[in-house]
Amino acid sequence: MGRAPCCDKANVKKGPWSPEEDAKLKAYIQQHGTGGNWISLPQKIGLKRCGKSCRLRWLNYLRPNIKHGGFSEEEDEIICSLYVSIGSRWSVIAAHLPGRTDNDIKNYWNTRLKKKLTGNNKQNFNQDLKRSESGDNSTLFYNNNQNPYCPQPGIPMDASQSQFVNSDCSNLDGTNTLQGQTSFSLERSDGMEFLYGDDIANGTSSLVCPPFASGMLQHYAPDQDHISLL
DNA sequence: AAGCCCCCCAACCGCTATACC
DNA sequence: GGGTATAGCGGTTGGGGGGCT
Repeated sequence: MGRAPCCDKANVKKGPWSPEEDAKLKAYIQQHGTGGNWISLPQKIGLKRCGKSCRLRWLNYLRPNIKHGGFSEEEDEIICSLYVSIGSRWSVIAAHLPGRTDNDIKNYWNTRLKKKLTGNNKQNFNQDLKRSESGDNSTLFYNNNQNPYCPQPGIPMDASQSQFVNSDCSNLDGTNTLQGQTSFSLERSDGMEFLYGDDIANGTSSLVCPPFASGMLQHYAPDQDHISLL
């Protein structure tokens, strides 16, 4: 048996909020506060809404000092650098941007920033892959055996995987363990496939290639045109 | 002008964390 | 300590609007 629903779904209105509903909710909360109980709040006001829906509406749109749209370059950078270091913890990221909500930042990331960064990095990685095809492995990320491709048979890694963890591939000083989430793959002309991913634990981006693992690379700085090599 | 497609974003859903009894 | 209610969070969806053909 699952948990009882938080509200009577049949008698609850869904979809966009009307100006009247907004006004009711805003006026009530400004006068009485939430009382620490969102579930009972719609009944008190006379709204046919789920308490969760009221909470979301207030937090994301009605509470004072909310900003919408018009993200600045500085905000872009903060979002990108935090995403790289802590991942998709939108509420934590929102806490660093006064007036921004987690929902707003999440939408902004998914619709704009992710594409922007992925596009830039694809270009960069393509350049490095081309270099490696001509025998220039200077940009590759070596493992402890100084092998650019970290040949470690049996590492469970393939293009369908969205997560990777590889302690066999590390930085030259042995400190870096790859751990992150893949976001796209690139295929070299010799057929070798490289997965690109954010190395969340270390705040860097890496390339990994099955069944080996290797990396190339760069600190994830959105304003950088070029890869800074490790 | 009409139809189609794509993108954006408000809102919902389901899960986990926390508080309380 | 266990059970339940609620808050909070992140992933996902789908309606609407704008652009393109």
